[in-house]
Amino acid sequence: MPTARSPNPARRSERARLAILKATLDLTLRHGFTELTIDAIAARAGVGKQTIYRWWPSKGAVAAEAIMQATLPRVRLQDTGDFVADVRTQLRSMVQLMGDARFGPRIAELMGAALLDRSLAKWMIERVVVPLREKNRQHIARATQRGLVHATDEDVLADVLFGPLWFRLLVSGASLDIAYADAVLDVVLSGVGRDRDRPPARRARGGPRTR
Amino acid sequence: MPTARSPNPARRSERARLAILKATLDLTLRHGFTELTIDAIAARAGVGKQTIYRWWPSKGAVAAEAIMQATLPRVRLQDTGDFVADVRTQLRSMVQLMGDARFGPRIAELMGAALLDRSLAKWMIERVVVPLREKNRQHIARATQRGLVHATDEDVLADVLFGPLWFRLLVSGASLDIAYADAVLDVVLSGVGRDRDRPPARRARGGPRTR
Amino acid sequence: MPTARSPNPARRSERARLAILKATLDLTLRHGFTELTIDAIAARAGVGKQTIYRWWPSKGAVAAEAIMQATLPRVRLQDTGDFVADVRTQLRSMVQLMGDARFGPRIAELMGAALLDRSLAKWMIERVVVPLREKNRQHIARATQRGLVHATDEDVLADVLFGPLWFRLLVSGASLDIAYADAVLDVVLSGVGRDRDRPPARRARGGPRTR
Amino acid sequence: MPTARSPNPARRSERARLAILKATLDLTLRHGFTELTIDAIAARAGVGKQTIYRWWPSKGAVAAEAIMQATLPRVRLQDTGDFVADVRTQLRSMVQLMGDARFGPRIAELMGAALLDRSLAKWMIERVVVPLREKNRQHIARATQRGLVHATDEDVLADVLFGPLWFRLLVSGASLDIAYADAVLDVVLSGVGRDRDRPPARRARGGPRTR
DNA sequence: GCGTAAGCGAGACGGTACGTCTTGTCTTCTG
DNA sequence: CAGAAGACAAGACGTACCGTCTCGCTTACGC
Repeated sequence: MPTARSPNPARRSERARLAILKATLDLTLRHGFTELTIDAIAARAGVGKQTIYRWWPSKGAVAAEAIMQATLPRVRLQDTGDFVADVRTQLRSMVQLMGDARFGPRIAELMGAALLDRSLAKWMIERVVVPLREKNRQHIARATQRGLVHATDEDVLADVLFGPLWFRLLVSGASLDIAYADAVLDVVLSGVGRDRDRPPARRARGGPRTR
Repeated sequence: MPTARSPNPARRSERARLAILKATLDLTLRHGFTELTIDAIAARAGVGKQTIYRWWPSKGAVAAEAIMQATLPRVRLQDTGDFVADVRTQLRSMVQLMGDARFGPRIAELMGAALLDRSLAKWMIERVVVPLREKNRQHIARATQRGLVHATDEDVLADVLFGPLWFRLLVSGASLDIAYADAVLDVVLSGVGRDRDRPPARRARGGPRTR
Repeated sequence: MPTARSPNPARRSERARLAILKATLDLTLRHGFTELTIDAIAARAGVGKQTIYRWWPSKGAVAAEAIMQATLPRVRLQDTGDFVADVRTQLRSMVQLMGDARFGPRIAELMGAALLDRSLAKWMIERVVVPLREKNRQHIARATQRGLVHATDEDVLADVLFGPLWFRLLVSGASLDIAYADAVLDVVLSGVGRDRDRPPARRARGGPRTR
Repeated sequence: MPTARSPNPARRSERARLAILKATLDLTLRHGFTELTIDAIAARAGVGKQTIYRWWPSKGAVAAEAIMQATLPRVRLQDTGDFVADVRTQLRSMVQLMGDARFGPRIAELMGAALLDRSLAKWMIERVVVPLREKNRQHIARATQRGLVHATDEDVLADVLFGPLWFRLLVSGASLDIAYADAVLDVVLSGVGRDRDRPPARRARGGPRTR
């Protein structure tokens, strides 16, 4: 059996790689992920199909890389010591990205593709989700230690913060804007239970609306 | 011009309808949604492909109907007056469904298909999401009026409650169990902000376990 | 394992069948067999590729059928009782076909394809060679019985008559015309040995074996 | 403009040349010509593909050279003065080669490849057919002059002698053995016509020319 | 109670995209 | 600096399903 030699990344053609990612981004933004085909990418990039299959396992992986490359830098992750402000910044940047008519739907489609293709999901998790999650977890852990928030399972806290955003993007389709990000943060910080003695007006702390 | 006459539901064959849903459910649970094909459904149901296309717009729609029919009754929606208990019950039932190894992945795949197929999404929203959402919204509105929770946008509250569940099912893949449902409810009721005077652990880690 | 159901010939579309053969003949005559592709046939015939694969095992088989259909009727097989005249007629008609600039090269290419594809060879032999050979063999047998020719293995006689024609078409590439057909027949009837008075064919069964 | 410089044969690596021919022969004998690929030859010979393309125009040419080199020496061409014996020797040696299960099929495949690739045919004709044919033609001419055989077009005589062998190898697939070689020679020397005493001018009997 | 229109099982059809394969060229590295 | 290694562009291959269509057959309504 001729062992399925894997290609040598050192000899990879940077020209081809860039052309493929560019073509993929263009086609995806223009026509959507579903219309995207490997043939079209190859044709537009002036590249053989094999060259795509050599370096990516599926069209989803190519699109994921292309989209991530264009969007991830726009997610603002920072750790200034002011946990609430940091989280607010991150939530706002995410909500702006997800709410962007050019990118939001593409991200949703990518998630859809990943949900239907276990190997794509794995590919995306390894390269995107894990690093991001780790960063957030540490951030939250630090905040908890310093007493900035009540102790909770960090994962639960992250889920409660980011889950609602993904819920709107993927499930309900409701609008995503900065007010929403702030509202979510507000609820998570203060809770909605009635047995509270502190002044309810805290919610106004929403910070400066940027939009 | 022969107008594209739509079929007459009165003459629809109940035998065929049931056979199709049964075959679809069997095939989906056994091999997953991605492996499912219209041809396979038709073959297993002993039905012509045209009969499927006559009554459903796509394989996603058939699968959606089959899966929903098998799972929706297991979501417990109630309005006893005790808002927190009601929500806890609903969250727990949802978490149990989503965490079920047979159904969770299928629901996720269905969502994936819907994310990639706008018309399927529409079909599912009309027949599933809207009624459910309305019920929840009214429930929350009633609770707010009665002062059971602090006033908030009902949608935000719903998102914060259910978003984390969907987040785990669709995005992070983390485990879904009753403890998680309770933890989410806990955070949402009390918040995690530090300026609190009430006793931290009060809310009892979840009340009576239902399983 | 889903047994590879074979299609039902009764439901075969005559329209598609004819369109495919016509397209194949056109393309082959115009561009040659090597340039022929299944894609091109499908496109020109207005037919799905699968429809071709459903009824023919390879492009060679389609081309064989198309070419045979156009050429076989031009081979004149007759049995008038005058063996020599019959054979001369057949040789001449074959030589005219093989020498025809439109068909000769195509026939040669088909033979080439068959030589490289055992299954195509089998397909062609079953549907063309066997029936033809049988006819010739009977013809020769009858002639031998009636004493029209000296007794010989019928196969050898057929080989000596037709072999030279195929030799020119496939191997030497030398010209094929009626004079050549007659010359071959001539040699086969009279032989070229110089001692024409010795008793017929028994001659020697081979001389010294070299191995 | 960088003229398409052709390689300098003087600097050709003999090691590479031999390795390529050896690898080709091995692979062809083991798996057949159709399975042969340039990549496989290169890999097995431990040679770059470019090195093959530099010296041969196609895989057919490499295979032709490899096969010819292994088989041609086994064809016995001699001119002892006894024309019939010489021809018999040659026919027998050819029949043994063609009938050899290792080589016969490869020779047939090579012919097939040549029939589908005009340039390969040209390459083979130049390097193999022409020299061989010339030898045979001279041989026959000499025999005719000396009256060993009745005068005939030398080409026709050669065709009648060798055509049947190629016919069996390429077309009918019937068995090739020494008895067959002798039978062919037999028929060609004596003919099969029944009136063996008629005048040699019989060629005029050609009947009405139809073209 | 009979004709007719529709739904039905079956499956061939035109078509799209897939992922693989081989070819012949181009690029990079190594002895 | 020639040769090995192998990535590259190109494009045909055969497969899998798609959604439509055309067949007879059965079913049930309406005259």
